[in-house]
Formats: sequence, structure tokens, C-alpha cells
Amino acid sequence: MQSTRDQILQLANRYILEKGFNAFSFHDLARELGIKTASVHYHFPTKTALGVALVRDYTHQVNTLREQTQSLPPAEQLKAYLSIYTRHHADHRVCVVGSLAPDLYTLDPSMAVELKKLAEIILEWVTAILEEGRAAAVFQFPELPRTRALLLVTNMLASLPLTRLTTPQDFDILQQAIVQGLQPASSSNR
Amino acid sequence: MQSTRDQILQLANRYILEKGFNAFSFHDLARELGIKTASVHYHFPTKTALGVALVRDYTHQVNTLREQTQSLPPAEQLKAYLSIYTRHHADHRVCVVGSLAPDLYTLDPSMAVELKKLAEIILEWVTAILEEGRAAAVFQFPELPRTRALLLVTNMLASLPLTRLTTPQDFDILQQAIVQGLQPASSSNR
DNA sequence: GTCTATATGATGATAGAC
DNA sequence: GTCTATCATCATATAGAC
Repeated sequence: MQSTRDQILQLANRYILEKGFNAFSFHDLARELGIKTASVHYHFPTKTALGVALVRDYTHQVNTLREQTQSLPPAEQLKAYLSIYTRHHADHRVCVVGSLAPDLYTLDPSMAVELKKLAEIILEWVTAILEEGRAAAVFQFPELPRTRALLLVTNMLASLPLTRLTTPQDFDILQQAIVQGLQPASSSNR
Repeated sequence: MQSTRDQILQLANRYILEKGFNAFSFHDLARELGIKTASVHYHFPTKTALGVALVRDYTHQVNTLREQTQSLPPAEQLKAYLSIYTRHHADHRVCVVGSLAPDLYTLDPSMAVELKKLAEIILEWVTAILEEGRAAAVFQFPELPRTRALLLVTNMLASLPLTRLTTPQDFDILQQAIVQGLQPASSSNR
């Protein structure tokens, strides 16, 4: 059985990833959960408080996934990272960073801070995967690991909104190209 | 002298790229232009009408830039494309697609249609640049041109929101890596 | 083209009863 | 924890005068 707090968090997460932080209200949450807006305010005094809790939650999930996969081979770690976006894509959603970053200047500073932390955590994780993969000779790339991580993360971040405009297949094409681009190449690489 | 209509369009464009479509109102526009909301409604009956005009405007600018640069060498054409994002980055803005695509499911269908057209136009343009560059042996890459265009465009789309979270220098690092990654390589390529 | 005035509904948030 | 009731504010939009 899920607490009301968790139900609110989960539903708000869905709204943010589907419509954006500025396009849902406490009334939307209350209606869908069969409660009143005052009850939502009991669990989260302000919308900003809800937003902060949500980003922290997401950050925690990312950290957990990293820990759970850190002893796997680099290629599997990368798969785990990419699987986040595969799931979002299947649900026609974008990711938290992709949703909130464009709205950054409309967010309360307390939310912005959490979002920046999340972005750093993701970048650091991907950088570490790439470094380990290159050291093990299962990945090959000419850039600095962090630079390649920036390329990879921006690919994934934008793949979700962009392929809602083109075609869902483009998402699979993108993920495949990213994996192949890291392959130690016979002759030419990505 | 700029018409009121054009002033509204320009200001709305700024708001969308800085805060998102769902985070500015006709009152914001009116206040900053020293007019009343009813006057804004005279030029654009609905917010959706304003949004449609805005995306069409942006599409027109992209088309113009493509035409103006189509007889230049591929590397210069690519620079022209990348310069769009360089300018947005300097202004702490995202691009139209990067701003509106995450909000897609909150937009009126008439806006969504224009946005999808814009995305296709950009992808087609970049694909053409990459094809021409590879034919002229100034670019090298193993993917299909359209696949590489997807990679390149997602890099640029997400670079603007993401580097507002990390550091502005990351934007330059990204653009440089993209250009270098297309270089016909001595040994290893991107 | 721009204004005043107004309608209508949504939004974030709070006080206090149960 | 959840409710009713209420508030102030804001948003989109329209009618009609100037």
C-alpha cells in the first residue's frame, strides 16, 4: 500500500515528464487522486517543496541504479544508464532534466540547486563509465571522457523531446548509434 | 520603426526561449511594451495564434539562413547552423524546439504541427550539409547522414539547457567536439 | 489600433472544523 | 490526514467606446 505522499510524488512526476512543471496544478493532482487540494498542501506546503522532493527522489533513483550496476562490465553499466531513457521513451515522457532545465529561470532557487546537483551526478556517472570502458578497451573515443559524456548525455536528453516530433524509431536509431560509436573500431569510428 | 505586431512577436520569442511557453502571459507582454492586454489580443486573438506565428517566424529564419549559405563550403554551412545555438547560448536562451518540444502535450495541435515541420526542416538541412561534406571529403562519419544529423541536432538542442546547469564553458567544449568529430581522421575519429 | 471594463475560470495557498 | 470554505491573484478572452 502506497502512502498518499508517495502517490502525489509519483503523479507529479508523471505530469512533469509529460507536460512540464508549469503545466500542472495541485488541483490536477487532487482530482486524479480523489482528494482535495488542501490535502495535497498538507503533504507539500508549496509547489516548490513538491518540486524539490521530486528532483531529490529522481537523484536518489539515479544513485541507486549506479550503485546497483557499478560492479558490472562497462558496457552493461552504459546499458543501465541508457535504459532510463528507453523507459521514458516508451511512456512518451521526457526526463527530469530535459523537462525542468528549459524552465530553469521560472523555478525557485531551491529547485534550481537540486536540479544542478542532479545534472552533475549524471555527468559524473557517465564520465566514470566511459573512463572505465576505455581503460578496459571496450570503448574507444578520442575526446576527454567528460567531453564524450557531455555529447552522450545531450544526445539522450534531447532524444526524448525530439523524437516526439519526428518518429519513435528515431529514438532507437539514436541509441544504437551511440553504442556503436563507442565500439573499438576496425578502421573508422563514429 | 518596428510595428507593434513585430514587437510583440520579438518579445514573446524572448519569453519562450527564456522561460517557456507556459510561463508568460499577455499581461507580461503588454506591461513591457507599455500597452494593454486587449491590444495584444488585437494582433493575436489567442495565445495559440501567437505561438503559431512565432514558430513560423523561426522556421522562416532557418530557411533564410539555409538559402544564404547553401553555396558556401560544407564546413561553413555547418558553422552557420551552429551559430544559431551560439547566439542563443550567449543570450542564456534555449532554442524554439528545445523550449516547446518538452511542452508538446500542452500545446494546441495547430502549434504542434508547425513545430513538427520545423524539426523536420532542421534535420533535413543538417542531413544535407553532412552529405555534401562527406561527398567532398571534408567530413567523415560512419553513420547514415540522417543518423549523424540526429546525433548532432540532439547535441545542440540539449547543450543550451544543460550548460545552464553546469558551466557555460561546456557549451564551447561541446561545439568544438562536434566539429572535430567530423574531421577526416588521421587514425581514430570521434 | 488602443483603450476601459468586464466575464469567467484557474491557481497557489491558508484557516479552522472533523 | 482530510475536509469545507475562503482568499487574493492571475490568465485568457471579449464587448464596445474612442
